[in-house]
Amino acid sequence: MEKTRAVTARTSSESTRDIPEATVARLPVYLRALTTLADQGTGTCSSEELAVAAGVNSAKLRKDLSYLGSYGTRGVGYDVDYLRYQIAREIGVTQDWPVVIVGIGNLGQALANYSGFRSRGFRVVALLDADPARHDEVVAGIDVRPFDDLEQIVRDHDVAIGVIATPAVAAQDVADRMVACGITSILNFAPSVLAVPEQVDVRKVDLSIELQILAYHEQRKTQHAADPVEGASA
Amino acid sequence: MEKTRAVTARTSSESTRDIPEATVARLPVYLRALTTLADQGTGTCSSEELAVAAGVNSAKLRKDLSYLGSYGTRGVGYDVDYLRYQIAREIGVTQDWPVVIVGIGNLGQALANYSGFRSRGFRVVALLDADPARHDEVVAGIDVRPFDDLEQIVRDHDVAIGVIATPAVAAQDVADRMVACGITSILNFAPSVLAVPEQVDVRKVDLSIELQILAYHEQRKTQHAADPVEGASA
DNA sequence: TCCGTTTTGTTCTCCCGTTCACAAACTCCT
DNA sequence: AGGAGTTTGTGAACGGGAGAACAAAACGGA
Repeated sequence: MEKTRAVTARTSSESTRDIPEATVARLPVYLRALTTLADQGTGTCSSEELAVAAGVNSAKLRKDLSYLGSYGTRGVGYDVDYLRYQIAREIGVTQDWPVVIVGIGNLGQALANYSGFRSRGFRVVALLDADPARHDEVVAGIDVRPFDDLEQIVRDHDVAIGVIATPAVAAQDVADRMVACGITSILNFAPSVLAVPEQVDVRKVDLSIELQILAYHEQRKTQHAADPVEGASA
Repeated sequence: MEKTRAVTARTSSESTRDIPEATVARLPVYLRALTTLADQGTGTCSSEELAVAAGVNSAKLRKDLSYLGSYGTRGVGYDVDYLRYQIAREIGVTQDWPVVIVGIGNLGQALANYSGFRSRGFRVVALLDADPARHDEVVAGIDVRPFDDLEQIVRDHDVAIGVIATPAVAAQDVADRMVACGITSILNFAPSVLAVPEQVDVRKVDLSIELQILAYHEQRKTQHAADPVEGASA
């Protein structure tokens, strides 16, 4: 229902309307590819070049970009810097997003140290852990603080995005607390299904699931290799 | 073309034929949910219960399971242990998969220490790093070894799955070496697009991309909240 | 044994995403 | 200025997945 709302009417402030989810998921990939091209000194690129750099089909790339607007020039291609800015603006990474990370185990530390966040518009404003033994530590130049400080930190820094890197058993509690203090986007690394209100976005990253998917295909490959040619048994 | 091969003919050893990719990606989720249920002492569950535990629609769950075979009992539900075994077998995690991890930075260490691998049919047989300064270290009870040992380790342990946790610039080289010594499945944490031969599977996990997707939706939320009601400007 | 209840397995329809193919538009060269 | 060559933006066809809805099958009680 909500989906067809206002497709004909147009308000002033909208270049952005109704970008498909699949496209949104690829925009960061394009952004990265464009950054690489820019670093190489490329000023202009065709959809084909960018598609190769991003690892996708050029038709798909063009259609994706068309949802943002007409930022290319026919017969020429795309201006790398210009397109990069437009995509960054569309995603929202021209501004700085404050982020809190909860759970400073191995993964939490890796995340805290990950330079890819800072360079892409995210700033880790706090590391939280429930274990008092960790509250003395400094990870990635940031003090580890008690989990109970969450409310205050979220308020002080106007945090909207939280990262959960705790064990599975703690994840739901952490999510509840995050939601309670106004966080509306959660990146969950814990292997558990989170129950959150409708308006809260949750994305899940599960390291072992990815490996299991690979294992499935790997198993099929070796199976097939061992098989005689299909139908030879008849 | 290849896809429609032998859909009518049936060889002896196949319960498994043509499982949709979307389903494959969910099987590990079901597996985890079943393990949780089993730990709680649940012996039997309905598709509805399991669907809730896995965070999916029950119709979708039933359809997914139907690709594996008929492992439920109408009017009763699914036997938790039996279904769990069947899914594990289908994915291929009843056997043990030897895995090598290349790149022992923060992320590599987190991966090496991640208990979720071992408990799910994966065994880290080697940690490799190009930096000689790291070759004395022991991470997660495993010696860090020179990257050049890759060939020998892959041969000795019959490794089919490799994990790349290096910086982006090194990723393609590592992938090439992996492919050269017979690895056919790669899990790539480096933020770069890998070029590999057709028969090699690559899955990519990009931490910052997930955050950017959240940022996009977050931006829209706040934007909409600031907007007057659609059409009120006219 | 038979009927009502429960729950699976499957069919059917709809929608989203991908890809093809082409018209529109821009540049360059003559 | 005009035509040839390029490359974008998009309409249309196609394929696959999601969800609703139902028929088939198992159980339990009388």
